[in-house]
Amino acid sequence: MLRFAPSPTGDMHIGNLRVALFNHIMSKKRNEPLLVRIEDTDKERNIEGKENEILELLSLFGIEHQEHQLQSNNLKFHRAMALQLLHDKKAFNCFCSAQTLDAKRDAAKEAKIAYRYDGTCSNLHAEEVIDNMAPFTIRLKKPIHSITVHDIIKGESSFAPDDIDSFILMRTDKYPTYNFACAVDDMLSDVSLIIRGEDHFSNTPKQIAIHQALGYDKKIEYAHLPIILNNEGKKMSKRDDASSVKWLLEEGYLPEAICNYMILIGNKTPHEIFTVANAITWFDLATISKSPAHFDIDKLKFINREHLKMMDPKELSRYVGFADEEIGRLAKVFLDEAGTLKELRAKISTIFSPKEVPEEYREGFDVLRELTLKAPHYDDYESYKAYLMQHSGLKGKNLFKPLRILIGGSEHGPELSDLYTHLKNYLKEVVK
RNA sequence: GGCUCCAUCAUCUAACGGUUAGGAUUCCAGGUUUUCAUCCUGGUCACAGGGGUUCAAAUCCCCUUGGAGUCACCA
Repeated sequence: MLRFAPSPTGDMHIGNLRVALFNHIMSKKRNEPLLVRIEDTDKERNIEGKENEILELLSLFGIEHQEHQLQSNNLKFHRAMALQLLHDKKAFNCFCSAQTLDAKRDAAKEAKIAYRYDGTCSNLHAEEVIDNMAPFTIRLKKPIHSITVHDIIKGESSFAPDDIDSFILMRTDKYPTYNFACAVDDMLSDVSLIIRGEDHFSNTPKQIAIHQALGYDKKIEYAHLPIILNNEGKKMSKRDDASSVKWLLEEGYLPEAICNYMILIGNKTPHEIFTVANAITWFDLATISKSPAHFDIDKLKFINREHLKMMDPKELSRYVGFADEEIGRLAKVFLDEAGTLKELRAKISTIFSPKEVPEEYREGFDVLRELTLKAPHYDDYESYKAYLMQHSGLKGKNLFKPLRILIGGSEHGPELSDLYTHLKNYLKEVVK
């Protein structure tokens, strides 16, 4: 079982999408089911509707899952496991208040030393516990030995007990912390491979410590994906437009192209342009680079253009608001100067919109327009051109410039013959 | 600051001890084009620094420097 575990607290981030995509690919490669677990334990931060948004995006990107869970539904298991750990003396009740803890943390920071839980409540007598009516958290006793994480991408890393520390499992409100809920759920779902972002790397020894304390010794494989950096070399955040999957989609990047780029970046692939289905055949987690990768929108655009070129004309025409493959072909002609659906839509739209004509071409434009309105249907551009030349007396620049504006909407653009070929059935509409 | 990880062109990467350090994107120039772009051709640009090991180091080891992630009763 593999799992993708997003929290419904914000817009889908490009890094999340990448994690989901890699899980999907590995699930296919290993022929193991994929679980989508919505991590909704933070009731304050949950946003209504985000869960469905995530699910819709996954399906838009062709990421299939076989199982679905709401983490909050597993609360009874979290509580039972916490009780078990308490009973086994692997965990203890901690009565330290948040204020006390904060003060100690600040003091440590002031003294420039690493903050560690000082063990105040780790060896309380039973009477001290039962007599204490203050709210409490439950903490895991820090492990005795170091914990080594074996990561498919990063290799082996070892963490000392002090760095793992006696961390909190259950909050005063009786709800589990992220690490605890996650560790318990992964165990209960019999997860075999965890693929997630590198920002979870330092949580891994903690989750392993929980598994060890619970006596769970099934081997789980880990793969932590390097962070995606923005232009400044910092982790991509909400501030970066391109970090939002929704934004990329609105800008006119194709899901196929985004997937292609997500697999390409920070990786060695046999080809540069490919589909997810194709990637499943050669994809290998072990080839992924250990260092963070910079997001390069130019490269994405290049890839997007390549996917647009490969797209079925009929499908492309739907994307730009038509249902005629001839318009799809027309759009492909504009691919030379446009790289996204948004740009393509703008190009097509100017063709069908009222034209802005510079004064110097106004006269020629009007003449050509009138002639086109009265013209019989010509199947090829050469005949149409000959007709215009004969009846207008225009030639050279004085013919081509206004003509280009008339049927292309712009002084610059693709070959007029290409334009005409795909537009001839729409000519009267275009010039009206 | 502690912990963990990383280090080849501006960016993504190739090289797995012996190459004029290769490719792609970007950028620039020329050609093509009635036009801009595409396209074609060409060009600029990299082994972070210093020590070792070795006949031989981008590649192995160490140090320095630089970068990233993370250090919550968030996930």
